[in-house]
Amino acid sequence: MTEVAETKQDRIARRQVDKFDARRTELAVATLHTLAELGYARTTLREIAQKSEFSHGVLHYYFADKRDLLTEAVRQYEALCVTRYDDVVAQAETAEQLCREFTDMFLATLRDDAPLHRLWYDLRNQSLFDESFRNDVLEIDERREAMIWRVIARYAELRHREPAISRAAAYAVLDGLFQRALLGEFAGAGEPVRALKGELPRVLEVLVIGGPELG
Amino acid sequence: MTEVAETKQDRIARRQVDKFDARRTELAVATLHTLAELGYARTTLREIAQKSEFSHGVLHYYFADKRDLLTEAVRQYEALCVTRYDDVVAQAETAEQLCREFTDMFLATLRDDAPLHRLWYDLRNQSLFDESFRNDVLEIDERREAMIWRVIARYAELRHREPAISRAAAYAVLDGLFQRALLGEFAGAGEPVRALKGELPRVLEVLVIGGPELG
DNA sequence: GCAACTTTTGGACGGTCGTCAAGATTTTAT
DNA sequence: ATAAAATCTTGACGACCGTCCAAAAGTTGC
Repeated sequence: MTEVAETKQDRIARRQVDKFDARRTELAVATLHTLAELGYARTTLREIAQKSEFSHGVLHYYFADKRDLLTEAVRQYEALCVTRYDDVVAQAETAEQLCREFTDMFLATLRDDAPLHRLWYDLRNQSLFDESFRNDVLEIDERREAMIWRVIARYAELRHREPAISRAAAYAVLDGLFQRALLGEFAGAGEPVRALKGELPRVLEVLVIGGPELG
Repeated sequence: MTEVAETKQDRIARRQVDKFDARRTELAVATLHTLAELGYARTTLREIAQKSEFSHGVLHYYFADKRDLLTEAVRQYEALCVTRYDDVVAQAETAEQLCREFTDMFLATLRDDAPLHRLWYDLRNQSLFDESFRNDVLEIDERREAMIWRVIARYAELRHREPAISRAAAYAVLDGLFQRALLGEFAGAGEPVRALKGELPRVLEVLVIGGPELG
């Protein structure tokens, strides 16, 4: 009897926990949108609540404080953005195809998700001042690095080469190019983005051409 | 007589202007230090004043508002940081020497001026959200790009090659590497910096080896 | 040395922030 | 149907923000 009662209570408890988590996620997503629009410095709890369907007080029902909420929002970002090129890698059968589709995806996300990306760079930079985000940021950065490396490694494989630089450096290089194009995008200059389109294939080539040739 | 009187008045006026400008600069430098320490989001006028020898009220005597002050601080950053490698370029006589000294300088400023650099990236990112900084940021970025290009172009010249990628891309690549190492620096991991030391020469090589060889 | 002007101080203002808690409302278990 | 529990709203709080201003302090021209 006690067993039955316990499992029933467990079910109730689990359902409540699930509902609680679902709302937490919902609010974290609203936070993410607010951050992407306003940036870290100008994001306030009232502004976040206005982007959700609740009042500002509810945020302290689901989150301990602002930092807790923002941290959860960062984790939501991670869930969204660290597997973007996996399909491209999985389906490419030639180096040219991989290069072309990677470039297309690169520029598409630059165009379509620009606010989200500027948020990411904002938060990554915040972690240089505020260490409370740092662990989450480092974890996301590591997953982004892995994502980029899957592209580079596969590209090198298809070209029967080995990459010319390390995994960390390859990520840093492509991230730098991305960030620069993002600045150009927001500055309203279309040129940097178009220039990048022409240049990305060459960068990919350079990243493997400098490496040792394989049989 | 009116002429003499005018020139005297002019001299007085000029002296006052000079003094006014000197104090503006002094306060802008204090602002820069505050920004480097706290980041954009947490920098307040009272905090800035505390870093200077004046009270917070004086800031509105020399600057129209906070934005005006921060903009001036950004310009101070520019005056500091866009000619860092020029000596290295001017004095290098071989590719190996240029590569070595550039790498050393790169890592030295990464270590010594880390707070200033995290500020730069913070402000550049702010310009993605707030367009009032954007023009100054773009101008500084352009000068940084030119600074990096002087290094790359000279290096290619010493190796009798042409760079494999464009000026904009070369800057983006090296800036990405720098930014990544900066994150590693603040995260307390010494490895990324040491890894960069080993990898920078290879990156430089790749940036010219992919390009056409010259007679 | 005095009057006119510049510079600096420090407090007051209206506003917004994160946080909190009391009470209203909704959902749930029985 | 109803009591209990979970969820949400609303308004208040102390703190801190950028800004402004009256008056003190310092400087300059004559």
